[in-house]
Amino acid sequence: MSTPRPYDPFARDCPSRRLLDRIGDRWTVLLITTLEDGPRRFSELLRTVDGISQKMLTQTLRSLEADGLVLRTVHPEIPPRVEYELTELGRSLLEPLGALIGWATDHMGEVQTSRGAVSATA
Amino acid sequence: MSTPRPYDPFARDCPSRRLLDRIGDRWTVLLITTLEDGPRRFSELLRTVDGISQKMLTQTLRSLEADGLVLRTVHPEIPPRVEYELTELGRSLLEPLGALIGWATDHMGEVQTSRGAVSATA
DNA sequence: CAGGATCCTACGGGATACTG
DNA sequence: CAGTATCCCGTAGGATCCTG
Repeated sequence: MSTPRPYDPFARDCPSRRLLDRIGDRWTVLLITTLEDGPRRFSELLRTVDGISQKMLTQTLRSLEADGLVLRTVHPEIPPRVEYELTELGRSLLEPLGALIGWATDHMGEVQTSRGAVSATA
Repeated sequence: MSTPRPYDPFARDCPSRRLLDRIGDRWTVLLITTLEDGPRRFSELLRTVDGISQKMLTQTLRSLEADGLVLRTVHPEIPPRVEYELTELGRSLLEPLGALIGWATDHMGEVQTSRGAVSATA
């Protein structure tokens, strides 16, 4: 009412909300940064990303593929080989993501300190 | 084993993982950006952030406070007035977050197109 | 090797009622 | 007004088994 902006950044369907809902899951961001250095195979990703399950890897990759962020290439061989790599669009996301990760690296120590400080203030 | 890096960005306890786990919930990022323009009252936030429940607002604010990202100020009046504002640390997070939101604004259209294109390719 | 199909649990998160 | 306390449900996501 007092904030009748032409474009409401807090509305449920704004681009940032939709992006946040996408990268809200534990694995999307992690997978994208893992693919930063080039194509990776399925099993490779499964081993590299600490803690991801086979189900979630498949699911997240499919989702990223549908979003146009990741390209899936099937090599018709036996045994099958499937490679995943970032698309141009996917790579463009690396920059803002890098900024965020950079912040984390620089400041998560302070956050950690703050959590302890609450009870240690006295 | 084959990846004995001195600092593993994919390990579960690295700073970026911890940050991602924190902003993984639906409301943290939204609240921080909402507080960008200055102090806000509890009820104000409840009305401004589209879809947040009272429970999650309280919970998220408490969490942000513990992390040292948000400062909570209680004004001893009747009726009570409580204001929340970003700390210096919290404000420093606005930049990388802004980059991410900027990306979303610029590219979420392409993502949307991609999702539809999958079935429309033929 | 890549991944589909199932089962099952933890917990994020909403709705509601109550309090200082 | 600014919370706290409960109840309850959907679903993210892990574990496991099976297939081309």
